[in-house]
Amino acid sequence: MGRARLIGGMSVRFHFAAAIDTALRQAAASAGFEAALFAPDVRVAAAQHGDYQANGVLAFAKQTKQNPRAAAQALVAALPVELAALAEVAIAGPGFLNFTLRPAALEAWLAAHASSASLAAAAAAGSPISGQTWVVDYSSPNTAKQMHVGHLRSAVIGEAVARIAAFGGARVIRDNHIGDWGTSFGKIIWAYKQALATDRAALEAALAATPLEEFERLYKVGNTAADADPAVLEASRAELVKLQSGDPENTAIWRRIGEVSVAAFQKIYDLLGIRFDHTLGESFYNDKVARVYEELLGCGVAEESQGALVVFHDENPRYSRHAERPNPFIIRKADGAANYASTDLATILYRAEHFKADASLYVVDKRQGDHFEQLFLTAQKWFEKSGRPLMRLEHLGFGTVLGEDGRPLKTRSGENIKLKDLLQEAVERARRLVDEKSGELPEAERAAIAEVVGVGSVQYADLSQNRSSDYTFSWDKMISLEGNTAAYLLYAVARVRSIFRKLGLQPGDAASEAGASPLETGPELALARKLVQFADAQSAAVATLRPHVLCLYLYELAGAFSAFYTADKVAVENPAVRARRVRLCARTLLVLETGLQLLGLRTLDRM
RNA sequence: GUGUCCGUAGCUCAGUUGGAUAGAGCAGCCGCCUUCUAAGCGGCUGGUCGUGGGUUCGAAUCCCGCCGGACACGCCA
Repeated sequence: MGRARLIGGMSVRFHFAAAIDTALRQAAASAGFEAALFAPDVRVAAAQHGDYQANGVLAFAKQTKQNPRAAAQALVAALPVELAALAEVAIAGPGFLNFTLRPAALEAWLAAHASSASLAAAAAAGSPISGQTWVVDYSSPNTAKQMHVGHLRSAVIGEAVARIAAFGGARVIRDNHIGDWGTSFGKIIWAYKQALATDRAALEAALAATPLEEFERLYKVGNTAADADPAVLEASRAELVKLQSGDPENTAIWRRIGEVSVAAFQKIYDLLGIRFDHTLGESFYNDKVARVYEELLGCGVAEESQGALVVFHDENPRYSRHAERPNPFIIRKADGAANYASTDLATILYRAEHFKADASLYVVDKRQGDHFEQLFLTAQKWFEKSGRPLMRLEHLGFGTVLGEDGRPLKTRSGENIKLKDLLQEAVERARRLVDEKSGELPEAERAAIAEVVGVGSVQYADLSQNRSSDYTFSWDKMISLEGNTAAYLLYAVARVRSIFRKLGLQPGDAASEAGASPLETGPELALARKLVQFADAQSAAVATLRPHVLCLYLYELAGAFSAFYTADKVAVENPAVRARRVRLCARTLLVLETGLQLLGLRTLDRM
């Protein structure tokens, strides 16, 4: 916490809240407060109260039956002198402590954190997850199916969480746990062979042109036929058995399905800035589930019930064998086949043994909450009985994407909206706006801007809302490009870049900031205050794994910049005033671009 | 039946390990471009925080009841 960096003999904090926390704990110790009863409770304050407030004195005074104002006075009197250089301290109301950062402290921060490397190093240094290995499990589509709008959130939120964790100093492993195994492949293979026998040329042509769409079509053909005709169902099962026993022809077909699916997914991932380290799907764990059954039976966690292998959690009324409607965790089906639970357990073991993971995060629809609760309970007992340390397991659930009618988002004909089509429409809508607003730019640049704005708007619309709530998808809200939207942030970035272009300066160039005079105007100070709060937003994002806290911060930062931009001109004659404003602009650009990158968005020079 | 989540301004949402006068955006109204990008800025209007109790210095936040809504619950993922 509060690792200091020495600049010209002065210690410059990255995270002022952490520095205040440390100072308050020191003061509490020297004032004789019992450490166990006093937690500073430092938080970002509403602007009228300063930069930070500490509310911990109230709780402390309540517990120890003291007068809170007297306790606050004792604490303030004991504060280390270094803090007085950092912030002005005031006692307010019943015993709140308000801290207003001194302009010199703001300026020192701006001078010290001039590069993305500096920000990243400072963030990692103060981070509780620094050095840990985190597996982030996200996207996870099924092969032989196109990704639809339901797959958007996992991909976008997962990528942002991965980037936020990495910036917080974790070694992040991105794992795409694709659904590439299961009964549906028997049906696809059956339909594939039918098509092959009927018209080989047409099949190959379709597979060459739009391979994933063709396999998706074949699955529907097989599924429909199997529903209608028991003989087809039987034939599909036979194909599945052949696949599972390693038949070369069926294995080759299955491999091809996987390859074309992953290739199609990657096109979407490229737009969204996603690149996985591993794509270890369900099939990967196929030969690893037997060990799970053996171990769980061996340590008495699992038992047989109605022919299936199950785990009850009797301490939890809902998963207890005594529940009115028992809901055991089925880890092997009665027919002996593996299911979602089997492979998820094998996956946890693999991540523990192979990756030595300290955490495994599942960015999955919140409706699967029961599954993960049972999975984690099971893993906990299993690892405890087998003497293994258990990693942090967390289900980062997200809500459903709803249409403006409040129902899950569908096309007019009631089908799922393809993610590819959604992104394409976003780019088209953005293009119309770019043509309207910036028609003077060259055609190729307008197309590039439209892609960044369109795709970024979709990502940002998703990320800016608390991930666990359902969210209402609205083209108008998203593409109107006003308010808390990607376009507003990208526009702020483009305006800063434009200033540097006009001045012929490179952002962050020390010479351009030399001789800066002290911050003076209200908008300058407000912008500087918002800039140093990057540390708060970043640490809150790591602590909560909720990207929307970062979005909200970036939006406020862009707002502070826009107000500054309107009020205070950078390109002024006075070199000292110009230098301090150039520095503010450079840091605004740095923080906005760093933040947008953490969210997985690209930025623009012009728009 | 059991359980999870939700209900905040006309709309979409922040804010919930209890803190100060509940905040934004959109929509509506009024202003601001001969000056670094107006996809911008400033201002105004708008809320019994579903409802009734309780806990306490203090409740949108915690507890209980009720109303309304979403979702999940043996061999799908």
